[in-house]
Amino acid sequence: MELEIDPLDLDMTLGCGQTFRWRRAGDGSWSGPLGERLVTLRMDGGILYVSAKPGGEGVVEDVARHLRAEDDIDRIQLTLSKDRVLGQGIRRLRGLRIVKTDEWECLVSFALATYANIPRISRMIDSLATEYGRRIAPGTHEFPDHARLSKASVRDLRRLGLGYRADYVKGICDSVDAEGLNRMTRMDLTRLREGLKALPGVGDKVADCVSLFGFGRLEAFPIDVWMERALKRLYGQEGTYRRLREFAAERFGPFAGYAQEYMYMNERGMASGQACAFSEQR
DNA sequence: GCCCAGGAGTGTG
DNA sequence: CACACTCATGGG
Repeated sequence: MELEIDPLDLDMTLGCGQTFRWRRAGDGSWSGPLGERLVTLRMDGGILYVSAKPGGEGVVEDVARHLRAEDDIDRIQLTLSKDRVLGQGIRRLRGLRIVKTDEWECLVSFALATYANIPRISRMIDSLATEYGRRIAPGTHEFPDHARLSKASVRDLRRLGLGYRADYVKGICDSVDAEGLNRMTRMDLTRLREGLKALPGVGDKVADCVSLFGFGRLEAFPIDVWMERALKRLYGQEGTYRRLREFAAERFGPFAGYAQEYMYMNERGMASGQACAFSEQR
């Protein structure tokens, strides 16, 4: 099956810590559980080729939603390129798209993401899926829904290597389910953040990640250690989370989430030797 | 061995 | 409100 989605860079989009269950194969294809299927994506000549096990209807639609195929990247880039720092540098990140993930999976995933690196976060989530999720294909399990994950005790979760995050996961299961999250979909960002932050293991940064990737709020602007460095280096901005968030909201507006992801990728790329795409503000 | 990681919670000034 | 400290663990 095919999906016209342009631009799209699978390596940038699926491997940068927005979502944690996609795996890259040697041929450049990416596979991961989406809904109740194991989906494989391959980009060739500007066309995305989609296959799934088991097959079925609605796969392409699920992929289109997950990759936010409706986002007008050119318009977003044009808007953000008016920022002198981002300028023309964001062009080379044109294929990076914000992903839309399941709210429940996103919430639990980013509660696990506190003070851990991306490979480890992926491993913890895989462990949860293997232990509590339904098997959907050989070697692949669905992320466990609320009912299934709620069967895990804190001791069980610690044995899976979650560390202190075991208490977060248990506390989240005790506090909210998919229906509770569904009620948050209509809230404005301020209320949504408040609702999420009321959950154990959810602070400013996790709330913003879940708002952006799980609830699709493109105006959300998560700030982690990489973003603190980027904001200081590129804009001379430092201070509390609140202060930095307000700076970003004013500077980047409704597409702050894309600005954040561009800056995040750039900052990490620099750490691994790539040149900086952006020009520092003087 | 060492440093760091898409931080949060709690207590203190 | 701002800072300091603790939390548990594995990847590079």
